[in-house]
Amino acid sequence: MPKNVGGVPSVPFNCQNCSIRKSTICQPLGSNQLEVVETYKSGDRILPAGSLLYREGDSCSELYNLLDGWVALCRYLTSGRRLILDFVLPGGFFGYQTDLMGPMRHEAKCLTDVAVCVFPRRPFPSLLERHPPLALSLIRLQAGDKLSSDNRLTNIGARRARARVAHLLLEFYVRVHRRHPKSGGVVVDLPINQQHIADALGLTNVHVNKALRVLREEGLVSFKSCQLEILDPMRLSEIAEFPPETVLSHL
Amino acid sequence: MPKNVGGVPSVPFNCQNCSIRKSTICQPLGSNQLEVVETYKSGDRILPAGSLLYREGDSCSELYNLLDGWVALCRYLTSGRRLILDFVLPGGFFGYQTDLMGPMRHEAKCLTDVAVCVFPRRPFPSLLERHPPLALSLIRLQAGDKLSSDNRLTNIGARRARARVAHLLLEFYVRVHRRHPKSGGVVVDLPINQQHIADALGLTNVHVNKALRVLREEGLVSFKSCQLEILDPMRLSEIAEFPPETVLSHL
DNA sequence: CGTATCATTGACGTCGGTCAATTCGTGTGG
DNA sequence: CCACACGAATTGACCGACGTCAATGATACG
Repeated sequence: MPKNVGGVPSVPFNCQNCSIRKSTICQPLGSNQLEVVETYKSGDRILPAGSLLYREGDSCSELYNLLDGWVALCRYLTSGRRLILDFVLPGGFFGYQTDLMGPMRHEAKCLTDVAVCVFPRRPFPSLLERHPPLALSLIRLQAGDKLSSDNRLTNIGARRARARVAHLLLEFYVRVHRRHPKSGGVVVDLPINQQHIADALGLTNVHVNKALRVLREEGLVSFKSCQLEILDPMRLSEIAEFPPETVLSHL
Repeated sequence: MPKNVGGVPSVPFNCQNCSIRKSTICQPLGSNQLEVVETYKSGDRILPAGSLLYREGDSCSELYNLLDGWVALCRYLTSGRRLILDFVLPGGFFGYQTDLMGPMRHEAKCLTDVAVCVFPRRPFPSLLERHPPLALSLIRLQAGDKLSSDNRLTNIGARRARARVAHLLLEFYVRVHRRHPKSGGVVVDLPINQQHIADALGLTNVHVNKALRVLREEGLVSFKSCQLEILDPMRLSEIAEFPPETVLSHL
């Protein structure tokens, strides 16, 4: 089981000192407007690593802001294969889908101990309608999710294994680093194993292992026991066709 | 070049008699509220098959409602490979992205002669902010796009060629049929060729051809000169792991 | 120390890609 | 009406990437 990253999840006493205020849907609200969401929200919750927030097919009455920890959104096919649609990091907003009150189209699984801020689902549209800045904020979040969906689709659909793995690891590096600009290292902790990488990329754990070995022997990147180390950012972003300036701005 | 489907594109004289009013972002507006978008919109436009509305990297000052025809949203990698992110059918709203005024992250190519309703990009957020129902409508559209993104990701990431092709063809069948509930046939016209299927599925045209032959010889589905025919809906939805009730409701 | 989980490696098979030749379909010009 | 051109579809031969299966290590944990 992957280790937790960053210690025990912390739950804010209130929205004022919420650590993710500026990166999630609440972003447009000023300090004096936080009661808008504070009265809607149903509370915070802490879950252990490995637990599920909802399953595919469940009807789920909540929406989630991830306060701390990592969550994987995934699906299971009849073949038994698992596909990881997305990894949610702190600040991520998830659970929203077209058929708002219908069965969930994917599962949400905690990769670490997790803290979430919970909204009730049913009154959510009226919250958005009464507070246009929140609606615009959700639109922005959705557009961002769509972009990363497109990027993942591009990755799986058009690159081969070595480049696919390289691309995903670079994405992890940038996403984690964006949240910890101070820690200047090229090493970051990821609460995942090779099976997660495989399921996110449409590969097998065995082939991911072999691709990782090649990347390591080439001196490009290493991923061992939940530690990701970027060894040669420039060449790595080259073979991954990952925009180099995006990587450089995080070194 | 694939033929046009459904004849010459038609441009409505105004929003009142717009054929896609109820399926696009304007959906929540009653007949007496249409001036809200009518004053914003910059006009309609007709383009020939093969032309581009925008390229990847372009800065584009517009947003589009597809009135008539088919559009493909795609990307090109340095390897020369093309990936089709999505097919837009009449009623689709496209061009919106995270970085609203930044460079486009994909290209929009007309698969047929096309008619679009054009909105200016810059004032769009203020339109949304002043008319919450429009914002909610966009949120709904985005969530629907995200679902089909997830489905496509699942298809490419977790199924093999034969099932992938079957799944995409079923999706086309349902999407086209949804717009023409009257025409009861199992035959629909698609303005695409085998290369498009390949680029949408992360396969090669050669392999798509072979997968199509197998599907045809199995009596499941046939796709020839832009004509798609569903031969055995039940078995087809089975091997594609496509929800059978979705198909049945369109037979 | 026994168990469970994950990582690693090798042998082997298959799916899908590459390359190239041929056919087919459609439109064009003589 | 036929000849030709052009692109798309089709097919076969061959190969490489990736999957499958299974054995072995490594590490953590009770």
